[in-house]
Amino acid sequence: MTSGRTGVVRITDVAALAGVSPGTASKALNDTGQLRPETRERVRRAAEQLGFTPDGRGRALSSGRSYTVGLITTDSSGRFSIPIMLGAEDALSAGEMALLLCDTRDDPVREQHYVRTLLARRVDGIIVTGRRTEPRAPIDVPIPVVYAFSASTDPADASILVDDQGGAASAVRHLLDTGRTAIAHVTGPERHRSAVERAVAAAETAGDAFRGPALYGEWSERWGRAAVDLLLRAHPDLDAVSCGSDQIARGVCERLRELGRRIPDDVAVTGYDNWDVMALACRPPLTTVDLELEELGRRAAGMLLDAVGGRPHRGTLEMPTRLVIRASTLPD
Amino acid sequence: MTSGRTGVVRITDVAALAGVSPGTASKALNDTGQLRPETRERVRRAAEQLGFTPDGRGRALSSGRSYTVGLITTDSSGRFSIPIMLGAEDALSAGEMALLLCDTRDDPVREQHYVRTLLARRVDGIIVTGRRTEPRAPIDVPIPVVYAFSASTDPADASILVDDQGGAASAVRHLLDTGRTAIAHVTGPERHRSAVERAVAAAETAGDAFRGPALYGEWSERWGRAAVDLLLRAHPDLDAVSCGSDQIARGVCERLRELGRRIPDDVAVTGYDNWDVMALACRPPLTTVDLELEELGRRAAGMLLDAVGGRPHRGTLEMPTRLVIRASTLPD
DNA sequence: GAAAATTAGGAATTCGTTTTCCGGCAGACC
DNA sequence: GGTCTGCCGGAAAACGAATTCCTAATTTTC
Repeated sequence: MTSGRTGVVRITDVAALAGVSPGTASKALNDTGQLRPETRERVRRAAEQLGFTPDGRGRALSSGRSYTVGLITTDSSGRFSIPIMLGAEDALSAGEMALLLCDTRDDPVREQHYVRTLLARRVDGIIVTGRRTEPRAPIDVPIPVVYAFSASTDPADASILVDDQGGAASAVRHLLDTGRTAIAHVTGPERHRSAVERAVAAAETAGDAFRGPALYGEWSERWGRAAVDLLLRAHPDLDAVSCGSDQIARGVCERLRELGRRIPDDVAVTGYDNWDVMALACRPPLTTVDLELEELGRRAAGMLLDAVGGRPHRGTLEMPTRLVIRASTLPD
Repeated sequence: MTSGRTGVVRITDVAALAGVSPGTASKALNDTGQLRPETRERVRRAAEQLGFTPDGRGRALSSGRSYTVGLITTDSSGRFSIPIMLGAEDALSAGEMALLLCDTRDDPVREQHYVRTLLARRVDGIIVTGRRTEPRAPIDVPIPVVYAFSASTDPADASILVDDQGGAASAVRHLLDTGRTAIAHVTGPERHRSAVERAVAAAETAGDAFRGPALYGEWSERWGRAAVDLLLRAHPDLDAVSCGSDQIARGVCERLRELGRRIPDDVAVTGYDNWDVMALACRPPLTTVDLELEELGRRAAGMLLDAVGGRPHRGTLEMPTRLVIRASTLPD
């Protein structure tokens, strides 16, 4: 009840109140050792009565586990890594673990520094994430590591990714299912793996309905607007545009509106990312692919917990995306 | 050189190599105690040679300091708290401290839980931040706390805020300086303190040029668009709109464009937040107020470090904002 | 009814570092 | 030449929990 009395409660206090030795109290509270059930219960009650919470420092030192994991992100702006972070934090806090945040700002020197300090703090494991889906060099540490969003270049490492191809395919399949027959794809720079993967999957899925080639540009509304002019000139029959990002899709919608094309009656548009500020503000709201990044973060944390518990995962796992259908493809 | 040899290096190893006792080695490395400079140097070299990094757990236990601070945020989406977090993390990592992340998702039960676990981990201090500028109830802990972005309701607590009135005033002053004579203000819900503060400052600064009343609505582009119609009807002479957020400003710009008004020739528009995805994507790019949240995070961390070091701050500090001038107020 | 097996819990050790004493040694002073 | 003072550095005691023995006390077994 009363918060924060003067001296903090140690396990010896609990032990004294329960009439046992500190070692016994520890066993009772951690469900280890051989104790009579009533003794266990007595200690437990004493702990509760005193509001005892084990001191993390002592615990870490003696148990060898710090109940802490490090999260290394290269992504300062955080568009993608924030949801992953939050998901991971959520999953970890359920397991009484805490998350140490390290933002490398894409600087290898800083990364190296952080790896050292995490090791010095004896974290139980590390989650590595980044802003791009490009595989990255693994970090060399003697503790479990899970790569989230961007895989390790070592295929034996545990990596968890978004199924980009599946995501793009689902959007295009939806366009086909709703009767579209002339589908183009507009996306980001060709040097970005995610752009290429989505474009390839879109083209494959669209089959005869694909109006290629995929247009590579930048991840911006401006490019979306510009791409519309190119597309309409090349494919007068165009009735759908699948985009590599919500920003591009929003630009596409804007330009189509300016040109008097009705969405989705004349042309349907799909985005990618389900970035609410883009997808919902777009006129009309965008049908788009949700990356479920928070779930990805949760899973990454779960895999790490497994590894810490002695059941390591190996190899790459791809997480399914979720198609969110809104007015840009379906007249209401 | 070689990374991660088998056994980790302990301070006793360093001491042995340097030919001193562990206690002496500790003093040498921490610049405490009375040691001959050459002894200190010898130990230091031994530590370097062995690649020694002190074990955080032992250190925390004996020194009483964990070199860790908790960051409690109520803001899952993170629009505002992310930059603060990154700034704080940046400042802390420079001081060899690490940041434990706690996202309460605005749930008091979760918050209480996190406070307990942070206390159990013996963090040296806590930074509390949120997504709204409304003052919030303080947390009751026996360690230093700094409130960032949203103040504590207890004026004696250390809080660091954005100078919202100054920010809004700077935008309006800029409009006046560039010759505008009929300025309206469109902002978010009246129940939001930040909306009211900005509106009041805008009205005061505009003086005779103010075309009131300030329009309260929601923080959305849609509301920005709707507000334009109201404004033009009420004030045909309108030549500037100061907005409470970049989203609103973007909506305002869109609607003005649709109605054929030229920006900034006919009407100048200012935003608020400098949220790049809005401010830069807007046509034309927005003149807006940057909250300098990362700097705010850095300062919050600095204040916390001071408090941990025995020099606590008291009361509320307001950080200046920065006006970013772009094409929406200045023809190029 | 004695030996063996099982159970419950205590004492002491461990984790790795910091920190508090305390002792020795050198130079200074009377 | 003996005490006094400063300077170095060592020994040992925290710090707080977990864990490894180990010893009684019970129960089981023959």
